[in-house]
Amino acid sequence: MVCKQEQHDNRAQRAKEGTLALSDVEEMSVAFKMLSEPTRLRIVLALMQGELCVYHIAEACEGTVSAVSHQLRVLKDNKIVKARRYGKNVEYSIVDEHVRKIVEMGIEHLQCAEA
Amino acid sequence: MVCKQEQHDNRAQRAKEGTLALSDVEEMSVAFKMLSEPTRLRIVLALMQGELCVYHIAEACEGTVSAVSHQLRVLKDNKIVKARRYGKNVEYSIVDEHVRKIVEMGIEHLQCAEA
DNA sequence: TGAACATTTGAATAATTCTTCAAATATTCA
DNA sequence: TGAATATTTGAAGAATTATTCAAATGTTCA
Repeated sequence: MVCKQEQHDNRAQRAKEGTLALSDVEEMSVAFKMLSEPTRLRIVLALMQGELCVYHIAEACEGTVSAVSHQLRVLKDNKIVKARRYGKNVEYSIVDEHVRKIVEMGIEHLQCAEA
Repeated sequence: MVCKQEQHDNRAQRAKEGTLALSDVEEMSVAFKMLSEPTRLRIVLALMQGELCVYHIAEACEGTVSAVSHQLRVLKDNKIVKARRYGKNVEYSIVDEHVRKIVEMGIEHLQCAEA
């Protein structure tokens, strides 16, 4: 079957050609997936204030330490946060400035949608 | 239990206070969730070229019309895209400029991560 | 009206994943 | 070394969700 709707053929052509490699799309979707779970997003939002230990992250997120730790691992595996040990504590922080900007854009989107 | 790690208390306090309302976090996470599935992200990327009908979107995304239609519904329910009928076709387009910016930021993040 | 084109829908399966709870590991310090 | 603090880990259960296939709906035009 071929779509008879020719009006947007140039656009369709461009959409087709301008497509990113599938691997790029998948990598990009992973970054968004990291921010798509409320618990993880809250973690990232908390870390936008700066480095924090697990207990304080859990407190800010109103979650259990265990659940937060599990999600921190996911975030670390996907290069969204990094960890360093500091005595008994492990301090987490955001890796990438782009993540910060994406979140800020998300906040703007929110404020826009509310209005 | 109280964390004895006092060093970052101000930061922890700020992280706690500066927290968005849970409903805001959830709304924001939904926007990211829309972009966190490769099929949906490809749809949005295709629509960044402009309005397209379902068949052309499916073609650009290399997916079945049915799967794409299902995801277009999800995207529409969550106010990421809008639809209008044009003869036999239904034309979809991106609703919000912020979504466009978030995706652009994602592309930058990608290029940065590749380097 | 009927045939062809275009899109939507529902049900079912398959897969992913978040949370909880309990136990294990790591670190400091008396 | 042993107790206290801090974090990680694994297994299990519950819930969400993406895709496929078949069928239904909507639209145009001869």
